[in-house]
Amino acid sequence: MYMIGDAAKASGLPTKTVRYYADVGLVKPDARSQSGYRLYGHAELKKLIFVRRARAFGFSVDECRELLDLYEDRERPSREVKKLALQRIGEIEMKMEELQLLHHELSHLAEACRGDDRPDCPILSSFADDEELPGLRP
Amino acid sequence: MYMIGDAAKASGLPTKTVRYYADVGLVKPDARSQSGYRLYGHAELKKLIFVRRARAFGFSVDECRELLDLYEDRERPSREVKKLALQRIGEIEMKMEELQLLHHELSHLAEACRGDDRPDCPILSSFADDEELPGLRP
DNA sequence: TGCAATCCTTCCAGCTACAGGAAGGTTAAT
DNA sequence: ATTAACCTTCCTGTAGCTGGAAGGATTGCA
Repeated sequence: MYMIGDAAKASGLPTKTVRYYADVGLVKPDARSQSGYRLYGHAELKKLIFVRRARAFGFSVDECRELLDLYEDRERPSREVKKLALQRIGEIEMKMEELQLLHHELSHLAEACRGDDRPDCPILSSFADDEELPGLRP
Repeated sequence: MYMIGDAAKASGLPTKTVRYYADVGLVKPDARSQSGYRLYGHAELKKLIFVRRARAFGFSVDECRELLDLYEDRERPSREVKKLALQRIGEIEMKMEELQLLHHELSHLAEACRGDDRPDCPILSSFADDEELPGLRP
């Protein structure tokens, strides 16, 4: 069993956040020690890691709750589970594309900079251009 | 020139958020109409899109401000600009890996569901396993 | 020309998801 | 036995929006 500090380190979350998740019932400790310390097992630790990732990509705490339910709710028909999971996967794939674009833009900028001390790092060209913005009222 | 509603639609941000960004000086409108309406040009629109992406991946508003400065601050030596850009690119590449992992986990779950009505969608096996968690106090 | 619908404005209150810090109990090592 | 490094609860503060009220502007249509 991990105490909260160890669970935090192992999951990559701040201790405060782990405690917060326990308070709001997102990831509850398996038990409390005699002195009241929160104790986490491996499964709960996995959940914390999962939640950290999902939160980092814009899923709300409530959405994370739903995602965790996917793992646990044996009552729910698997058709519904699958539908929810596929929805989220779709969102994640969109996020991946957006992340690619962001990466591309910043790489472009970094390449355009020569990296010496002269202050002539050019403004990314696409910034000044008008191309491919959605036309309004055609 | 776009009015705020059009700028919002074109950038994919809520109107309220565009107004908020104007208030905090992150992306200011180029001008105001006679009646006080905010007016945005193409370059500002590009910035809004850029900020939407950066925010979606966990960069704070202040970090976005810094990223936008990369495009604009001609005073700053390009070495420093490049360093900052490369740092951010490194972070983005880490985010990409995490996003891959999240995608993988959810895909795994979705595949494990047969997708019919029977409530036997299995719990992701890795969830119960102990494998590859960091050992503490060795 | 009048009127309704749909924009826009400012301002203020409330929300989510934490983060900081105080006051105090617990544990492990010296 | 005491000191450091944990842990606890509780309470306040912050970032980044979000919703709504009150009112002005613009547009399309009868």
